[in-house]
Amino acid sequence: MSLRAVKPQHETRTRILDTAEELFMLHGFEGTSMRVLTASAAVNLAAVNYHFGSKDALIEALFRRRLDPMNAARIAELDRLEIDAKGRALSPDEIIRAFIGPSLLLMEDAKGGGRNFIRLLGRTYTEPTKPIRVLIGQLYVPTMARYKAALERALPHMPGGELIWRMHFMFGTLAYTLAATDTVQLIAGCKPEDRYDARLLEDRLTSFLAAGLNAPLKQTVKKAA
Amino acid sequence: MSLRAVKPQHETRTRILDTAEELFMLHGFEGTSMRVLTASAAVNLAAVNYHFGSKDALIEALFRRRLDPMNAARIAELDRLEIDAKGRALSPDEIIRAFIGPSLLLMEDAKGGGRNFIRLLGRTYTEPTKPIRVLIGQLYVPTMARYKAALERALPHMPGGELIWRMHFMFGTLAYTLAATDTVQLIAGCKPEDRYDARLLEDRLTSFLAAGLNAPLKQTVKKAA
DNA sequence: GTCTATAGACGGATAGAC
DNA sequence: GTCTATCCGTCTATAGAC
Repeated sequence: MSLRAVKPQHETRTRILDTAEELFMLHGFEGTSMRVLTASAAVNLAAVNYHFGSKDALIEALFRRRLDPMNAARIAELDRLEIDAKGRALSPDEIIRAFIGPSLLLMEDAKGGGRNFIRLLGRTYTEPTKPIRVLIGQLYVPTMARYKAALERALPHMPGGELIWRMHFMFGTLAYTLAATDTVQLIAGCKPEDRYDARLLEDRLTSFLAAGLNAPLKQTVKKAA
Repeated sequence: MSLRAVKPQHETRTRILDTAEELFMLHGFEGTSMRVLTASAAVNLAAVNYHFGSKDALIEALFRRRLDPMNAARIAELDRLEIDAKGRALSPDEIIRAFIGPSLLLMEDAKGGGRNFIRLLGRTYTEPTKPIRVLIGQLYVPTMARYKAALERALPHMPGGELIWRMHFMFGTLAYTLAATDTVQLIAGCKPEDRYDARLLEDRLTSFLAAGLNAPLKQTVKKAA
């Protein structure tokens, strides 16, 4: 194993992945050509096909690189909390923080490109039809099942069909917050001071989400039972 | 003004706009070619350039057609509420319903293509860099200013810098809910029964959002003042 | 592993007949 | 207003030299 022989390979792969995260985040998948991508990554045009096989395979590798550790961290954090709780039900607050924590960790990682990925991820949630959505769905299945069970214990009075909507809202708020922060701040007018203060953002999100999760459903005039 | 002469023009324009809403929603702007679009709309390939000038101009026309009436309705509804209130501050509930109502109205309009537009809109919020984002931002400026003022009155104890984040979360939840409902239901597993019951969705969203808006900010260990 | 060159398909836009 | 034919650029992917 020569040192000079394997390092460039990993460097090229990594440089492609990092650049792809940024460009896909900025311009979308269809909006980013392999020509621009490889030029921006300072690698050869043929390198993507050599290392990943195709553009689609690159996208899949890109998501797996970040999502596998992120969801593993989410489950590990929930495991840790439940062991510490020794049978006591967790609070919604704790569960929410365990879920959004790994996202915010990546969000703070501006230098390593984690922030690019997080924004790309939020963007991708709202893109239907693509095989990517199916891939993401698969990667999330175990995590979602795990968190749904935890929330059911934490919110025993929540009707069965209701919880799935609350999780949906929670999920949406998180995805959107991470993905579109700049857009809304542009719409609403906001100074870029603590825009990326992940700790404060975690507090803000947790306060908002926990209150929303706990809220009783106030129904207006209903027609039938 | 011959009857036969002007009707086909409007029909072609409308058919292009309706088809574009659906295809852009499904595949994105870059992912939808003029060839596929015109074929699907059963119009000639050159028709888009004849009627709109370019693909970009078509996109702008598409957004203006829906957003202008929608935001006008939002402002009109708030005006109406404030007149009825005769000086009393509105409740967050009322304000939230005034804001999300017009979206849900479009959401219910499956036949007229409103639902396609709503999902396209949610999708577009998370797409940075494009001129479309700037256009949308401009179209929203008056509405956002109006609602920010109303919420400041409704939530007098909310610190100044905090409200903008709550609005951000509210906005995100709405956008995401409308845009990605199918995705999350795919991830989380949910039956498609009352998926598009807008009335129930309004109740759910309002309960969730009002609780989140009102929630005090619970801060964890803080470093400095 | 990296590069150049190119194949082969598809993109938006338009000219000009009808 | 509608249509066909076409220009010209860009796309992904690959073959083959080094």
